[in-house]
Amino acid sequence: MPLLSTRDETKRAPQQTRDGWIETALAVLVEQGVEAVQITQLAKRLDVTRGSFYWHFASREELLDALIAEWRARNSDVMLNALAESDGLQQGILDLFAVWVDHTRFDPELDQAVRDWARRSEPVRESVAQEDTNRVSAIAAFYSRHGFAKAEAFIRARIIYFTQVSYYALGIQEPMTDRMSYLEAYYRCFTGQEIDKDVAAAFGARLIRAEEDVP
Amino acid sequence: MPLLSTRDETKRAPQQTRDGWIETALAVLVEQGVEAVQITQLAKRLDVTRGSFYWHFASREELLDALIAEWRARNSDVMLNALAESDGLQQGILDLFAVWVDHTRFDPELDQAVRDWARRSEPVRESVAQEDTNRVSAIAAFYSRHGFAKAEAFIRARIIYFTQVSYYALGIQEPMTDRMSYLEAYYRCFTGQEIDKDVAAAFGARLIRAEEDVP
DNA sequence: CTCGCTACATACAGGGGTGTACGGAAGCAA
DNA sequence: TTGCTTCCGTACACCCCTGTATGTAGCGAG
Repeated sequence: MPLLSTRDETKRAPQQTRDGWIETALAVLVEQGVEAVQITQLAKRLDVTRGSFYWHFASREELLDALIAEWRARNSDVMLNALAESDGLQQGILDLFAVWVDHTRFDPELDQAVRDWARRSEPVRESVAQEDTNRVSAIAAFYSRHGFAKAEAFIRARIIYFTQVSYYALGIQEPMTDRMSYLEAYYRCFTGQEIDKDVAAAFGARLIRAEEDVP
Repeated sequence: MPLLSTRDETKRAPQQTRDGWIETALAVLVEQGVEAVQITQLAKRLDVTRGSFYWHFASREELLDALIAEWRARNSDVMLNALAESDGLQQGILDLFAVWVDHTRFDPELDQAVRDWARRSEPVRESVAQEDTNRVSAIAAFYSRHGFAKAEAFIRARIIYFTQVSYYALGIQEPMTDRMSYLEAYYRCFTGQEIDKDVAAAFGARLIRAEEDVP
């Protein structure tokens, strides 16, 4: 850890930083899973030898720990904030949808990759389980604030969160226009209430436009 | 494949059949994932050498193909049958719950293991995707038969199925008594209707008793 | 008793992964 | 120039897995 690094990073290409390794490791984690996060492969991808890795990291273990920390830092607060700041049931649910769809705020592929990893690693499993209960609890509290009884709020929180998780677990790929055509039905099933048609239309149009901008 | 096998299997221990390899391979698949389905490890577990394997199978590929076939044969029809035979919305939903909870009829761990596998293998992914759409379609048809509009039936089918999938994807472990205490809320959220209290109580009691019998 | 098939055991080739030890180039400092 | 530090290349030891070639024990048939 260079405390005083007067050298600017743009001078030479081959120089790798610790963050560089973590970045590409994250990419490989998402694309191919943990087993594919191999020092040899990362080195090939970075066009460096493994000697570099063992200067920045003590072992593969240390890199994997860094990946979990990075995951926490990225996907932790976004979802919870969206719920805390919302006013009104309808606006809160839509905010939640928006977060889940906007991959610049919430990275569901990274989430899924870590979830896959968790199935083969006990410590990771515990981390993910903790995150999951936190998120469900936050959604349940949101439902409670809007008049749902405690038990039903918890179940509705599970249902909406579990449905979202499965969207990625099953690898559902559908155009945003299709997805938005389901919006009214989803809202009805998730809340037992009807959504304001105008608000729904505006919301759908906004997300469809956003998807077209960033394809 | 011995067409005339007059030899009874109980005479000597080390004699392995093709099915024997498949059985333990399935066990390893569920416990540790596909990567762990290694010939060396299976041989160790069966207390035989790898020479045996390569007599029964041409390659590891052939074993993996056999595993997929076995998965199809087990988890394919159970769910769909439960829905086809049901009469009444309430009874159908409860039948579905019963199938998902009864691990002797439906093996969710195998389902989850294959699902994990599918994330790293294109052909397996396609098989699982096909199964998923089949199942959701069956549930949607069930909802439709009981008065739900087509779009809402589809979404409700997704929600109930996705919620079930996540139960295993997230590794939720809760006592049957807890699970049954959520029954009324689940039913309300999944159908928008209230469940008959007596029926719910009887259903819950039955499953709790069943779990105690087979711990 | 011997032949021949079955169902393995043994041994080897080949590849890929992790760590580690060490050597060497680039950069700054005195 | 000399020397120290930073960062990376090279080479080696070690382990584990697949596939294949070949040896071999047991058992039924003649």
